[in-house]
Amino acid sequence: MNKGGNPRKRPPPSYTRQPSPATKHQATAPTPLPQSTEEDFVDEDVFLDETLVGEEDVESLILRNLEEREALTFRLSKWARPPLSNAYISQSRSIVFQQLEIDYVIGESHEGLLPYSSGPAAIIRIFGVTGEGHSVCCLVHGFEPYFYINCPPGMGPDDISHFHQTLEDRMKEKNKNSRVPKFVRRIELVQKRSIMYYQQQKSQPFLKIVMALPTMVASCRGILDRGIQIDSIDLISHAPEGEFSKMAPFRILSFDIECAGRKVANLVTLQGEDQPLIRNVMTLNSCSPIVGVDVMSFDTEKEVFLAWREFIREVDPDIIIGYNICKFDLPYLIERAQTLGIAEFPILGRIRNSRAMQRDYKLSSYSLNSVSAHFLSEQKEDVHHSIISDLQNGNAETRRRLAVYCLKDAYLPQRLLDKLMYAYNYVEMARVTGVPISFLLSRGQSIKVLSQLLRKSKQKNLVIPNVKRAGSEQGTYEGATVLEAKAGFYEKPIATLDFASLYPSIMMAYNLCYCTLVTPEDVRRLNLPPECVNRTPSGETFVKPNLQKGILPEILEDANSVYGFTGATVGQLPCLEISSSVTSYGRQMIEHTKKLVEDKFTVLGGYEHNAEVIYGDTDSVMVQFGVSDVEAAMNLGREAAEHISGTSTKPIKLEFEKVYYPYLLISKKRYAGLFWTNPKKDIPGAVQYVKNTISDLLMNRMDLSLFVITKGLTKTGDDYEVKAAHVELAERMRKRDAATAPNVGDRVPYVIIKAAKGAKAYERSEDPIYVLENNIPIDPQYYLENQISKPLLRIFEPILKNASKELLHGSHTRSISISTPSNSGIMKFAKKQLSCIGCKALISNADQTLCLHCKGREAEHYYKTVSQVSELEELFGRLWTQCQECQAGIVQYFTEGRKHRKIW
DNA sequence: TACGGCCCCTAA
DNA sequence: TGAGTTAGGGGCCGTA
Repeated sequence: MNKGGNPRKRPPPSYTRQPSPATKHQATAPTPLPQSTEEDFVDEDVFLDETLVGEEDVESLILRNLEEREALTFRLSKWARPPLSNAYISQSRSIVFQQLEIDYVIGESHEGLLPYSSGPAAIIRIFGVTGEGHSVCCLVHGFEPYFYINCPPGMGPDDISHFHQTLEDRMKEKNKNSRVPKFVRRIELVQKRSIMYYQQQKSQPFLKIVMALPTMVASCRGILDRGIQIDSIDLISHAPEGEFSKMAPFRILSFDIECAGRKVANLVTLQGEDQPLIRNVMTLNSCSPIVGVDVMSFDTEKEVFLAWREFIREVDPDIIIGYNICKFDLPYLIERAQTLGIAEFPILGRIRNSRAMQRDYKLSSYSLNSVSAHFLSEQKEDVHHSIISDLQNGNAETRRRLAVYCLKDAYLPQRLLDKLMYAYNYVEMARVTGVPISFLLSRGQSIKVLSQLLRKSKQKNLVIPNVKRAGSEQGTYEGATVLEAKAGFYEKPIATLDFASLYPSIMMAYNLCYCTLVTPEDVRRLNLPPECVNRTPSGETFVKPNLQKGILPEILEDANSVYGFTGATVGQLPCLEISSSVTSYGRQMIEHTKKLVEDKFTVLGGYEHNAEVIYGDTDSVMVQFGVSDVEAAMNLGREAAEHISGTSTKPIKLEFEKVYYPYLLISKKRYAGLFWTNPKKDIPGAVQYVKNTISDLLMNRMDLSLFVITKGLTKTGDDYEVKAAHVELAERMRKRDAATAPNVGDRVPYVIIKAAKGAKAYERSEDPIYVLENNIPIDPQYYLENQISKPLLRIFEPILKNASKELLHGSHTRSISISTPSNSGIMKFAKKQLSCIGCKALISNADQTLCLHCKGREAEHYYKTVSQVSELEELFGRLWTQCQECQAGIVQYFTEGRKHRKIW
């Protein structure tokens, strides 16, 4: 517990500065604390600290009406975490919590706990939640970063102390200004074995070098090792079994803002609950009540911001989610707060001096909308900014409508999280791989493999070498075999046979691992009997499990990106002997499969037809058994799969997957097929469809969005060796407006426009929005010739005679192309006239909306008009939602009269 | 016009 | 300073 006593009480304001108005203010309207609890041996004050408020900002904190402020504080206080029970406060019980995050800070070595060290030390912070919903920050002292080196032969205790002194001196030299009293804490002689290569001896001497700070090891690997023993206090890491496999009730905050409307909607859900614990919305200006929602209205934007900050502090969420919040909402809020001069706003974190959301985690932000459309059959309804302004500037009722939109959009990410069980998946993944949850979101695949490798190695007393940055000269090896594709349109069923998880199975079947690999010297020197080793098709030697069981095969039982890990020459522990052995076995398997199938399923062998493998890639083969009957093909497929599985080493298994019927094989990696449930391909219908579409294309009857090509901008303009359409466009856009131009990593949408004959494609690429705004004609011919014709012919040539003539040169291609629509038509002859809203009679007075006849029925017509507007708005909302489905939400258009407008 | 090479994307 | 892999098709530029 906090040494100050009851941690629920805010410690008295302890300003180091002179008394200021803020002191008084904060004393009269104290902000309750988030219910953070701390472990016994924690002495760091993690509470949000009032000294964050600078002198110059103090005035601004005082709201015009102190009562209002108090009312808000009272209102927010009901959302605080549950109060701590006496058992916690009296320190009489141990604290069990689920870890959510872990990091470390550099702090002062703990005198009480670590009486024999001093100076800066790494303090590990474990953030978590207890079963009752209390927030925990556990500070672990005594963590010591270390690494191993091979012990030079013949080194004794005296040599070690000498070595220690030398090392210490060198460190001091390098860090003259450091106040660290001792860099190398100690050096121990230990017995370990390297994970690299099969070794007959069980262990050999290593030196364990323990450093004062992790930065000194130049590696963060040490952080992952937990379970540090501290005098008299055990920090126990429970295996996630039984009681400890449960999920703590994390507080998940899902929020959304409607920026022009200055609204924030917040939903807080406890992990495991169906319904949000808190639903509220904070609005600028009045807002009509919403059932089941706490509506809070403020007079100034600043008050909204501060209220939201207070809310975050009070609720103390463990996880913050939202639609694109890292890229939009949070940066917007922080920037806007700066503009408004609310310096204290960005401090949303739990730890003083740490800013809100420094790490932005992405949860497939790219396609969240399509994902939510898919899984929830509803989408985020971004309200167009012009509508936002209108609704905001209306009355309490229109602002209420805006608030409802906002709430709905805040709810969506929460429901998605539930539906896809992200929380469970990430927690389970973290448990399996042994990395913090944040790593799963912010780091790559390889950290998971490395973490498991470290964990297993520790159990087995193995150490992992720190490989130097690999030179780029080595690093490639042969990959998988892709069987020659016998291109054609197959009108008999094609059976597909797949190896289930081929690469992991190979690693398990042949015990491929760092620690089972035999060096070429040892192959000669040790003269291991053939029955104890496997020689891989790529020429490497690995011992069988009876001599040494591999660690990688063990890990594979839990996770499967191990193959890529071993082949990552820029990674932490590449071992191309393993990766090339894996692919070599894979190549052997697929060739073997092809041969076996074609040898066994023959007329000579008693079957109706000779089977033919028409294609295969990496781990699959496509077989034409020659039978016309789908059922027969399936049976033969099963038979073949079983036969081949029987000849392979366990757990390698070939499975019968499916039957394609018919099947169109264009080339390697290019095929299409229909499952047997759809037995017919309507060729005349397909031809007609293609003809109609081409005609529409040439007649300009297509929506511009269908012409948008999108390519990724992978590097800056200068680094491209050749000119490419999307790169050139990005450069042109940068000249037009650097702020909105695509950056490296963005995807660049473009269309190809008409231009002088001979102009290169990269000169004709244009921003779709620019094209719409300036009525620039696109070039249908380009799309027909460069984008459509070749793939079309590849598909149709095997199934249609004279495909090119029929599809690309038929009468349907001779339609006259109409250029972009203009205002030159009949409307030029029309004249605008005012008419009565009620009866459409012409009226001459420009100030009037009703004719004399309708006068007196204003209320009726007003009501009618209002409901029409509301209907149209509703329609707009739905159109907008639908609109977002195409083009992955990049650029959308709608027409308003004849004028094109863009929405983004 | 043919062809090598860059670039992007996808299969597995 | 953090990063799974190779095979292969195809668009299109630049050059012979």
